[in-house]
Amino acid sequence: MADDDRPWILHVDLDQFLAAVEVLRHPELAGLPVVVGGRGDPTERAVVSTASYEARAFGIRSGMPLRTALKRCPDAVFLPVDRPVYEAASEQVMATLRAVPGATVQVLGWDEAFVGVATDDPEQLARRIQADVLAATGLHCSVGIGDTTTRAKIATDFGKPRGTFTLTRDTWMEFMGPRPTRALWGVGPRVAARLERLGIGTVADLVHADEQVLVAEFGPTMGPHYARLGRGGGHTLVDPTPWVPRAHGRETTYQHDLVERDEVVEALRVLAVQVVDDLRAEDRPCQRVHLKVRFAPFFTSNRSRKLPEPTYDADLIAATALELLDGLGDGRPIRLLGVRGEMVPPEGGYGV
DNA sequence: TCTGGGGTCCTAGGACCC
DNA sequence: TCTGGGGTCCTAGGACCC
Repeated sequence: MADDDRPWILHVDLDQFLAAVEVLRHPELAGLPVVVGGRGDPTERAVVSTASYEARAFGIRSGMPLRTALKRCPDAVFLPVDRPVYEAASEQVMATLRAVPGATVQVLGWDEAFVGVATDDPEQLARRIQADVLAATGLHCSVGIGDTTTRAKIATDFGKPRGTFTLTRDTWMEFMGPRPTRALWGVGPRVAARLERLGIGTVADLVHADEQVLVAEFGPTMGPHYARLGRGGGHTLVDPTPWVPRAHGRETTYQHDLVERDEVVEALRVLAVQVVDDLRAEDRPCQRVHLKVRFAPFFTSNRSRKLPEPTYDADLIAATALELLDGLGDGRPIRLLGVRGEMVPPEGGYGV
């Protein structure tokens, strides 16, 4: 390592990941508006997981109902979500990143990861990573470079698509200062609205805000956290500890609202069996049951209950979920049901 | 014709014990 | 008889991310 090698964090983010993987195995789709979501039937209740750039040109976005996407672009190609294929592609990408000499890799999701590495030329390394990933998988990615995880992650937004961008302590304010707080990683619409009420609209406002005001609004943990976020502060090292799941859940949106109690009971049973299968695969039983339910048309609610003792008993989990559901009262038609089982922590807990 | 499915983490407040 | 503070466990629910 040369004397001027410094530790950098690179945020690698695949471009239009699901759509790109689909185009790889269906080359005839290249250049067409491609929408991946649900079972691939745009007349069903489901949403867009990923839209290709060509589809985005029609105003199609992730999270949008497929029916809306269909209206915006009737000629788009709609494809079902094929998890195993994306998981395999993701593994290839992550293996490529881990092969970078001296790299520490922290996987954030299917299509993104932090890479920690000491180098005197992070831009060159970023371009090498893009070339390596393209050669190994045929997929394009964008790379954000930063001196913290926060800056690297946000730098990627400026680099998309297929580019690189660097944000450091020295350049952070120039690029982020004028932007709304919502642009920060971890500030959603609710927190942005609460900040706005405090007169904090931009990242620069947040940087200059009195921390005690933030503590009063968000508490002793989150107040300082948002102050740090505004300055671009985050971790300066990448954590390669493998991810250990805390819970597994299954949820389903029904094509027709559930009204009869029998079909609700059956739906809970099906979900509970799926959850138990996932928990068994982890070899860690369920110690808490969470229920998520969306009543037609809009109202979503959550409930949870700790079980007397850890179990793999799907009937018990389903019965507990039914009790939680009954506690919400009233028999309104149900559009979505979710059952989640929180697992017993592994030996030694979850680490740091 | 509205809003998926997979997760993580944090806080408020009640119950209970000392 | 009234009142307090610390600690722990639990539930409910909010918020965010990909």
